[in-house]
Amino acid sequence: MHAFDVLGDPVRRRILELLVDGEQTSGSLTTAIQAEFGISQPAVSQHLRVLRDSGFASVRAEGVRRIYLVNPAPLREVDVWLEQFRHFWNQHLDALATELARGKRERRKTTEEKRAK
Amino acid sequence: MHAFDVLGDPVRRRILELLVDGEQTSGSLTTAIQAEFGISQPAVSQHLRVLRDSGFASVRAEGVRRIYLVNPAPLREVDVWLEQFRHFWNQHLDALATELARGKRERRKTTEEKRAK
DNA sequence: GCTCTATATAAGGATTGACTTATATAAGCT
DNA sequence: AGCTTATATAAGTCAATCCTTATATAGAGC
Repeated sequence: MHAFDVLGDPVRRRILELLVDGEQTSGSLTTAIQAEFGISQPAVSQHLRVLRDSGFASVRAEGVRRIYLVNPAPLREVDVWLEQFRHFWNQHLDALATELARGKRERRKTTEEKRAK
Repeated sequence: MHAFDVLGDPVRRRILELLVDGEQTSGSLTTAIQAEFGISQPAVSQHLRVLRDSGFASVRAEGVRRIYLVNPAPLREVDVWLEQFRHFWNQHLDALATELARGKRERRKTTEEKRAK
């Protein structure tokens, strides 16, 4: 399953958001998701499985509890894919950057001219 | 359709990638996608519709041609959503930043102590 | 006006995905 | 050992998604 397919589901996105604040047990995630989405425990468990299988989350056992945490690698991949589009909304900044660079060159040139006089 | 659902499809992602280099007609996009994915013209047209409807692409008519271009707004939304996770892979940089700040404070303190002697 | 080309829409079928209920597994407690 | 709690898996259903073929729309050129 591709990273974007995993993120295509609102429940899975929400689980990841919940995990931003730190690791959580399957149980507490399930409680939160059930409250928000009204789905069953197995439904949540299946989403957790997808997150595990796709590498978005890691698990650790502690007694009978399963403790989930974010695994950032696939999210980073998504971030990398977005990179190619970022200039669309960084245009101003890009322009500003080149403008500043040009300005610096200009100023340097002017200074040199003054010195030459 | 949520932004992530739109990006869940590999054909649609590819179309957006093709549009990064600038606007293109429906026809040239169709040719490229057909070569890569082996799907029919209507299939590509339907993906273009999804991209239009979800705001990822805009269209302009030029005679019988339809010229598509990227509309960055929804991609930016995705970027914003990712923001909350970015500290996971910027940890080093974050740490470096705070470390540098701490170092600066330390150095200033040391300098003051030296001066006091 | 007819025909060709570029593109979109309609209708239908197959696959996939996200639920449900029922059940399995295994740790903890008495 | 038996019961309870935490979590996962199994099996089945329903709806959504993506494709196909067939067809509609409309500009261009003869």
